[in-house]
Amino acid sequence: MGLLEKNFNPKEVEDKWYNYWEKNNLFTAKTDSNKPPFSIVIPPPNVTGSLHMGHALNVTIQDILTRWKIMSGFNVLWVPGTDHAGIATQNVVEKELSKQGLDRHKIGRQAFIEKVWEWKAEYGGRIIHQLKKLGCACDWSRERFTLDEGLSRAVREVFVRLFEEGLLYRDNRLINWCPRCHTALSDLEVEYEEIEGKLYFIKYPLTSNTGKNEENLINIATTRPETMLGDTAVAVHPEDPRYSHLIGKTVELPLTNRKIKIISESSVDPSFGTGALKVTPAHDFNDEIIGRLHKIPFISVITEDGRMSGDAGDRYKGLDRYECRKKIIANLKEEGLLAGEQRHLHAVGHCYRCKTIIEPILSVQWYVKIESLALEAVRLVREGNIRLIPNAWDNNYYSWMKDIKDWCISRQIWWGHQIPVWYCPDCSGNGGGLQGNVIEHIFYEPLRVNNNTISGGTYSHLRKAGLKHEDIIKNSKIIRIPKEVKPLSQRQDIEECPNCKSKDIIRDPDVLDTWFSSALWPFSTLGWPENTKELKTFYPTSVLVTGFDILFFWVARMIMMGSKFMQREPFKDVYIHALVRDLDGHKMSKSKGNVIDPLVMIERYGTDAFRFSLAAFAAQGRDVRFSEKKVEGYRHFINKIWNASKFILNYREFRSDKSSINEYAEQLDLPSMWILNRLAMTAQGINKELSEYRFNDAASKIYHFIWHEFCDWYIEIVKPVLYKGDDEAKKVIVNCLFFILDNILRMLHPFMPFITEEIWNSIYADKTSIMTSAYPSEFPFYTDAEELMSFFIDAVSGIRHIRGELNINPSLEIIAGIKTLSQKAEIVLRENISAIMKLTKCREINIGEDIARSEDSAVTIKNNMEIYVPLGGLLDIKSEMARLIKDKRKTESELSFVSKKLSNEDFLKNAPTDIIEKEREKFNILAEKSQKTSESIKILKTIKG
RNA sequence: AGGCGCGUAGCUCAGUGGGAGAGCGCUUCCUUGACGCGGAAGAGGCCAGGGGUUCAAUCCCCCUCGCGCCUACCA
Repeated sequence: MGLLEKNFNPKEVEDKWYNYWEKNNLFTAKTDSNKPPFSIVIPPPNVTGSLHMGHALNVTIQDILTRWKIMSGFNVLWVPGTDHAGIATQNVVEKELSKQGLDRHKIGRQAFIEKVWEWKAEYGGRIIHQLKKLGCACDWSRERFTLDEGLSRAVREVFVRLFEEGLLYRDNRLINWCPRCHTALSDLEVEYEEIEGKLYFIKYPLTSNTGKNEENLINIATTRPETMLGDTAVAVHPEDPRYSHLIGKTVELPLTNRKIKIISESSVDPSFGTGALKVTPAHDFNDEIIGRLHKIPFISVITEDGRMSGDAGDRYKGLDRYECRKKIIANLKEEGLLAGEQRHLHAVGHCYRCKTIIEPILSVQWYVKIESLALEAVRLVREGNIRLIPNAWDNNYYSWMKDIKDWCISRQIWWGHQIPVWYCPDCSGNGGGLQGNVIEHIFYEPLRVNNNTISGGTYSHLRKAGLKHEDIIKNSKIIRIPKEVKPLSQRQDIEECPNCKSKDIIRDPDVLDTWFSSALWPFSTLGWPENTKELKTFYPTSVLVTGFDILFFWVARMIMMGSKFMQREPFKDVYIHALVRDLDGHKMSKSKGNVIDPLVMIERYGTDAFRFSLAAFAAQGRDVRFSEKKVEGYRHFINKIWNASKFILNYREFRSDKSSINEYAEQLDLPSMWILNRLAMTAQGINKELSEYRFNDAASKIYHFIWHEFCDWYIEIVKPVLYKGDDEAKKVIVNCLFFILDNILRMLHPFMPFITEEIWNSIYADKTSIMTSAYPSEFPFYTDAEELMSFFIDAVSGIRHIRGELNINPSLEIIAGIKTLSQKAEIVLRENISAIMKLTKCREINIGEDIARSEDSAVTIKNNMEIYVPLGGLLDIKSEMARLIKDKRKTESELSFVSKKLSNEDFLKNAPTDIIEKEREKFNILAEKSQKTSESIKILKTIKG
């Protein structure tokens, strides 16, 4: 390593050092260390994804913590990994297939899953590569994937145990269904969005009378007319005077020949719509509740494809739900049963992955009984085992956990952990098989068998038609197993029914919600269910760093699963950082086109500048509005560090071998003691801020120390010694400079890993990484230096102030005087007189109690010091004033002439535009000049006074 | 509707029960031997508005206005 290059070139050093750290195992945690453990598990990014700003902020924070703790003497493990992201990944691959005119059903489950794995092999490394670009000190030897073998074992173990404990069940109830993704979604996976729809008013004729006049109709409002085909009641409020007398009577459901009852239901809001509610228990969550309460029939009229079912009637069967809506409206109009329509704003649920409008449909799904788990999860936070930071999230957390519903965990997709449950169609024994003729309800929709398209039917129907068991299973598009069929949950795959030994068993085709495996992440990545050393050493993890958007999706569920299966909280702290938004405060999204790519920032400004910006942005409790300007600013900071280091390294020959200043302690001058005290304060401050997750404060402290204290003051002060001092004096200063620089690099390393390593290696030839050095924490304070140095600094600023205000040419050496009554101040000033003179370009400074000052001196008072600069010879105030006043008069008269011209309408109308433009410019220039001369006169006046 | 947060310099934002801050931008000056991605000196703010608590409020409490987010509902 030699002296530093002229400019810092991030691209040249970043990969070099990252490879070096990796090769030397500096990120690798030990399981046999006697250092205290510190561990973080990364929120696993989607394996098919690429790095966005949110990730960048998220992992930068984790990396700062990781490197800080490594250097602070901890045995640190940061577990990296990726998430299989069920629906999202499946959608990506399905899109690829559709480009080739294929879909997953055409190629079959096995082939499709192989395709996804191929996709993963090709693109799954991208996000990992990007994490490395950011400098993440992850332990790559422990990288995990939510679908890898070990994690799959953990998932299965958890599922089977929950099953055995009765915390899992299947139920046929209304769920959020995405007709495009063709799967159930949990409540959290539905996004509500305000949409302008229509409210239709439909007339339902009463059947008790024969005529169809107005009194014999009930007007009903709906936004989804197509669901009326599944209506099984009309509900009214029991005390609604308009309708209460009709309770118990029946109406004829238009467009069908069904008759339905009018029921009394207090949850109906008489003030909405017409006050009468059509009840569609199979397609609306509220209606489902009413339906169960009143034990009215459930009629499913919309299928999983989003089309109308056979129960919708022959007229509508097979129509798309929105086609059907149009047709229904048309038909109602024809029959004179449409009373009207109006525009209506309402929130409609959309699939969070593909934005398709979800459809509530009846379906058999797996659920986790959540109540007992949630209670425990609340307790862990309430009793302080887990801290949410900032704790403003506590209330959100509690209220969500209080109203939490059972978690629907089955998804009708193929990419994910297939549910480890089998059903036996042949078995009539106890404990696992079918009872009676339930088998008739297992419904299949085979697509093709031996290249013949076969229509669907029940299992036994197809068997009778001569199909083989495995062909049915392999080729079916939809397999629905009624909830009456007993499931058999197994730790190992089975080939035959344990009860009747039949080989014709069916595995549950569904896979688990992707968040199910994520929920186990803190312990599954450490080797659970094996009792590994990693688990023993690193569980519970120290801190989880995450955005609030997945607080409930993920964090809450990790807490539940961690406490259930590890009997302990999965992490002690949860640091919840902000969302990265664009400059206008909008969420960054591809569709809005306001996305800033972290890799572009890295390309333009270097990783260190980008990381430091993120840290500086990360104030608690507020969203980040990302601005490129700020990154640019911190690139300047990097340049500053680089140049200061370069400067100091020029004097390396005067550095003693030890990087300690102890041997010079006796010879330190005031500025050196002062800067050492500031270093001590900064180091102490940064450790405190980091331990409280105040990254922005830590960043600004170190920024201020390096730039405005070390560079602006200390280096400037010691320059004369370096240029002209004797070797002995140089030695003291140079060792102090190196000592500070050494500590600056170490303090800065967690924020800026690359540049610090580069400079570090230019200082020290022994090729040890800065990562193996200790993080600065405790230093001796030179508290007295603060007060003494303030005289120095204020004297310099005072003289500079006068020079600046009076515009005294910087090349001009002046005389100044400082009058002070403080003996301390006087001593400080006298001892540092040459440095002060150098910094203020004075050829003489008189110090003392009784300094005479001439009449024309400019004066300023700071820190009980009267600082003055005699102006004799520098400025002739009288003639200067006269000149300025003359100047002012002239300017003002010109100005008034021009402004008259510019307010003359004839001139404005008739003159060529370029002439007018010129006059305007002239006006601006004159106005500015006038302003300036006025100000100068003002300053001169104050000096005289 | 309920809850949470925000409103501080032209812009983006820190911050604190007692003196109003940073970065960028702006003005003036400076080719001083680390750095013009620099240095020095400045201008600019009833800390959203109103009320209260206090010796003292930008900060604590209440209300109003404006903005954002979350949760729930919407036939």
